[in-house]
Amino acid sequence: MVVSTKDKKKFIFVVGSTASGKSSWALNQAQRLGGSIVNIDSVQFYKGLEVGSAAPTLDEMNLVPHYLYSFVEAPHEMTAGVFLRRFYELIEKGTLRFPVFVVGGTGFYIQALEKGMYDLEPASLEYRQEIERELKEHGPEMLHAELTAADPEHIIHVNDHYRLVRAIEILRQSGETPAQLKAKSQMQQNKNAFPFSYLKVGFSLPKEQARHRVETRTVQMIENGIIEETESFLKRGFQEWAPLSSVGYKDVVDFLIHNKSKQELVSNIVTSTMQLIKKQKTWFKRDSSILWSDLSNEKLLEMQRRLDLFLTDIDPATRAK
RNA sequence: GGCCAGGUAGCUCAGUCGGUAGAGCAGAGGACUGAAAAUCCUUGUGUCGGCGGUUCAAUUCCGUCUCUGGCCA
Repeated sequence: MVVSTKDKKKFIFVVGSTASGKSSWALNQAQRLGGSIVNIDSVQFYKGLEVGSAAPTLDEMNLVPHYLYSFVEAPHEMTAGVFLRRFYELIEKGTLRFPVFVVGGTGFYIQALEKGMYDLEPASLEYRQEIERELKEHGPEMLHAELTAADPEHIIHVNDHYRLVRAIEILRQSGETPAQLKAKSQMQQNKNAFPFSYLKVGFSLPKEQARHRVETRTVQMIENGIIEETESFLKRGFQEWAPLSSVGYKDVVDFLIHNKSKQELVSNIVTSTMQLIKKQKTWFKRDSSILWSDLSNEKLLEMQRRLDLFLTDIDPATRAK
C-alpha cells in the first residue's frame, strides 16, 4: 500500500554534531521535496545570536520556510517545555509544509520531542529560590541526602548542583522522585511521546575533517560579527544571560574582558567547538535508531534513498505510527 | 664575551631539605526528562635539557656543554 506523501504528517529529524553539514543537507532536501524546516538547536532559538550559532542566513530562509529561529529575545530564556509547546502549535495551526525537517544538534531537546517530558506543572519560583538558598547556606550535601532518602538509587552526583536542585524541586513540588515520574510515564506508554511518523538521520564527520571545517568557520564568524553580537548584549547589561555562556560566545566574552588577542580567541572558539562536537557525539552514540552519514557521495545517496523510501511508506525499517 | 634567571606531562607551571614526581588546561571516556552549545563524573610513566662527577641511591648536590629569556659589554 503506497500512501501519497501529502496525506501524512511526516518528519525527518536531522541530528548530529555542529559543523557536520546537516543544515545544508536539510535545506537541499526540503527544497527538493517542497517541505519546511524547524529548528531544534538550543542557541539558534535566540535573536541576536545568529552569527555565533551558525544559524541559517536570510537567503537560505527565503528558499524554504524556516520556523523557530531567532524568536527568543534577551533576557528571556528558552526551555524544553516552551519548545514543545511552540512546536505543537505550529502543527496544530497547519502552518508547516510537509515533509518537515527538524534540524539541530541539541540532544536534550530532541529527546524531549521524541519521548515527551514529565507531566508537571511549571516549577514554581518559590521552591526553586528556597532550594537555592539552602544550597548556598549549607552546601549540596543536605539536598543530596534528602534526595537519597527518597530515592536511594538515584545517580545524581553531589557536585552536579543543577540536577540536584532540579530533582529536589520536583520532589518537593510533586511529592514524587524523578525516578517515580519516569516509571509512571513509561506505564502510560509514553503518552507524551512524539505522535507522528518520523525518520531520524545523523551527520558525523571524522575528527580532523570536523576540525578543519570548524577552523574556517570560526574565522568567518569573527569576520561576520560574532564579537559585535556579543558586545551588543554586554552593552545592554545582559552579561548574565545564559546563552552568552554557550560555545563561542563565552570565548568572546572572555576575549573582551581579558583583552586577549584575536589569535587566541580563534583557538579558544575552535577548542570549545571541538569539545561540543565530542559531547554531541557521546549523546547520539547511544541512539541506535539514527541513520548516519558523512559528506561522501555514497553515504549521501544512500541517505536520500532511505528518505524517499520513508516518504513513500514502503520502508519496512520506518517506525510508522 | 660577562652576569643573572630558567629548561619537569601536548601547554602553563608546582615540587622533590638526595629515595625516579603533581596541579590547572588540553586530550580520552561517560552521565543527561522543563538552564542542555549548560551542568557533572572518571582518567596523569613523563629519557624531570645532554654528558660526566660525588653517593648505596641524583630529576634534586657539583662540574661541564647546550638551548631560551633578561641585563651588562
